[in-house]
Amino acid sequence: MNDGGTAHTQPTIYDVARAAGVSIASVSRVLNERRNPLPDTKARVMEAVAELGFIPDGAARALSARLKEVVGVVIRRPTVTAPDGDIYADEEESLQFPDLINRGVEVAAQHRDFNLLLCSVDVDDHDYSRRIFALARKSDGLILHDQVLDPDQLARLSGQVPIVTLAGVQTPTTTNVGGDNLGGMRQLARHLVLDHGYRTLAYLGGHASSPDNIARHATFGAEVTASGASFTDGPHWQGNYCAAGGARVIERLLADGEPLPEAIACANDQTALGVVHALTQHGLDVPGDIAVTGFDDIPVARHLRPLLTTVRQPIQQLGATAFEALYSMVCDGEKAGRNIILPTTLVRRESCGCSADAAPVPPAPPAAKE
Amino acid sequence: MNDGGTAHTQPTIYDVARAAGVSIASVSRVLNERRNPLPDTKARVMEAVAELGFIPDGAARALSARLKEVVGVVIRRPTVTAPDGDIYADEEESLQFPDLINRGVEVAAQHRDFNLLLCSVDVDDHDYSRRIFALARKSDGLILHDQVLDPDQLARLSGQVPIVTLAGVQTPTTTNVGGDNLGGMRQLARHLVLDHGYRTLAYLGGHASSPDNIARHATFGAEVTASGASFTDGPHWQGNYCAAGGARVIERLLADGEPLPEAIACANDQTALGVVHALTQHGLDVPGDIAVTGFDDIPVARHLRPLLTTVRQPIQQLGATAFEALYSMVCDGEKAGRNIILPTTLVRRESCGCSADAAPVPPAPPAAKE
DNA sequence: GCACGCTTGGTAAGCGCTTACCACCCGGCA
DNA sequence: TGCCGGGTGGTAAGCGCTTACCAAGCGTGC
Repeated sequence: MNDGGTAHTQPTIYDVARAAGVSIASVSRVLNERRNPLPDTKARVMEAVAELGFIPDGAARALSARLKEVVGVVIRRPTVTAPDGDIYADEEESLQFPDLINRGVEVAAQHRDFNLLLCSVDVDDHDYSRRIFALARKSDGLILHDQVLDPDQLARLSGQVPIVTLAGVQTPTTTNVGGDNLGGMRQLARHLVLDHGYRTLAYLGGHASSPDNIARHATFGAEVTASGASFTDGPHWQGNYCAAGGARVIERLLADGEPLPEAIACANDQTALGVVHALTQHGLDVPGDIAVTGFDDIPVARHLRPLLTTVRQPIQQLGATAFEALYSMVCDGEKAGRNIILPTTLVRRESCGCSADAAPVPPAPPAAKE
Repeated sequence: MNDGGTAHTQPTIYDVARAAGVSIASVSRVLNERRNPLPDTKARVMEAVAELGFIPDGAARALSARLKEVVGVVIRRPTVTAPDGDIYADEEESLQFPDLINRGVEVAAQHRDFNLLLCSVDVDDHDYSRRIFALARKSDGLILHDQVLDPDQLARLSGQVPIVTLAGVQTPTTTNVGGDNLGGMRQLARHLVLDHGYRTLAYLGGHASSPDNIARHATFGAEVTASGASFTDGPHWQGNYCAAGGARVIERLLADGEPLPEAIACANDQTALGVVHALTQHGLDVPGDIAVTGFDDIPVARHLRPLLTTVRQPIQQLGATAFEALYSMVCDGEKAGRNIILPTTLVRRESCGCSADAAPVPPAPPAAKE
């Protein structure tokens, strides 16, 4: 247009057709390998394409083919809890678990030539639902992390596009993919109570509305109680799946002079990370003075001191499974309403009181590598 | 179609027009707030929209408006180094720094009603460039992390869509956004040599082709040498920006009986994490026996033992800046060719040998929160 | 009271693709 | 030699929107 302002001219299929001396239909056929065009035609088209650097426009293609080859993914980003100066801390927190899941989704999507369209919502955002709905129409289907839409809206939206929830609840019109919270938490509770003999245990929660959190909480509590130990929970023990949230809970507990239990099971690894940090800051030894465990087995859990005992979920596979489920709904018309549970395994490391070398329980888990 | 198979019927603008008893043009005008329609018209349209749950199709809108409201982001995922059984480790590594940047991009994008279309490439993937080019046509512009495209292809692609590189190099047709490697590394080197008096220092690198890595390496080396200390590098010191990569370097060094320097500056925090872990495993104390530093200041760095001394980059802001630069190119026709450098600051914590309470250098940094 | 101008709604073109449909060419058979 | 069928290329319709353009309705000022 003017001086150095780059033109950004994208050739269209018409340009290619003209350059190759064929019709646009032929170009399209060559590109999409339809109806076996003559070698000569094919060659001329390919040459023109290469010369012009032609790449078909995604929007036009999507409109015509009725397939965008895009999967929308919605994650919940940590709520910005304004009051105390902690805002920035939460804001900057990394969402390792969701990010890792997304990596799994993305890799699976690549195999089908799909891309991942990301949207994060802060739950108490005023118009988060508008954003999710808009995302829905930019994609062929949606993967929703951790209950970002209420059942009502979920039902309404699932009438328009296929939806898979991650760590949500399955409904007649949506499929859910999650890890085995029950099995994992049960193993963990038994290990802490029966193998280590802890008598007082607490659960430090994640987002209150998260189905994962609810299931872990309930299972852990029930199992601890059933094993004859005493279980603590309540509003003081409410975290937010983030390190800062876990640390905050400990700080308050300590400040209030509340007695600490012998073991704390955290809703996830990130929380455990913050908890361990806070306890250590106050001169308490983990696991010497108090045992702490996580959930997920995110990579950093393997580099912490002490090594974090946790329940491993097949994180990337969770994402890949969600994508495949969605893909089959989008492309093969597969029906919704499934609930896919992937197995979890207890990974005994150090923070529960096991020694790195000799775990008190014989059958070592499938070796948490290294 | 058949039994329970959800129909996924998306109403079109024609359906809305019919329901509201107006033309599609009126519907479009109401929705896009053009030309101030009569209150009555507006009301009827809004009602029909609400009733049908109409959401305009992204592809059609994009095609017509010539704007997709999508920004493509390409990250480089860790190379799967097949030989030793380490595959899974690398595969599962979380990419905290890129993920955090993307969060910044995404948040900035939301303010403009853009979404983020993600694509990860493994550099020695056979057709990664095909995927990047395809991504380009699904978006209005591209943000490329860490040199994922060679200059040739970059030049070619930048003729078609606006491109911003993150931690790359600016070219006449692309804008680059990065952190101040020079300033950060210089401060770090001086701190280690002048304040702590270390005499032998090494740099443990990231991806060899990464401009960030090259700049950090060169600056650190030059500064150490200039300060009169001795600098070690070389092929043994080649990591890959991941914890596993850093750990591997240490393992090899130790296995080969190589003498370790007094201080190791790592290409980034993730690497430092692996290095600290590996050293500790071998009974070496950080920083007692050897000092280790990172770069980036990712959140977990604040929960490690020892607390990691590092160079802080404004991570989310890096992403937000990249988006804004791209947005101005897409929508305001801003020219490319800029190079935006964001400031970095040295964050002295424990792993360099500073004590948590009394850093050897008086002017404490802007308090790394908490 | 009429012409003019401003406002508002409708019609239709077009964004860049895919593909149904048709016209054509060619070889093989009667 | 004439027909028919298989296979190829071209034309045009349409995917669901936005918007230029036009027609109509209304209020004003002379």
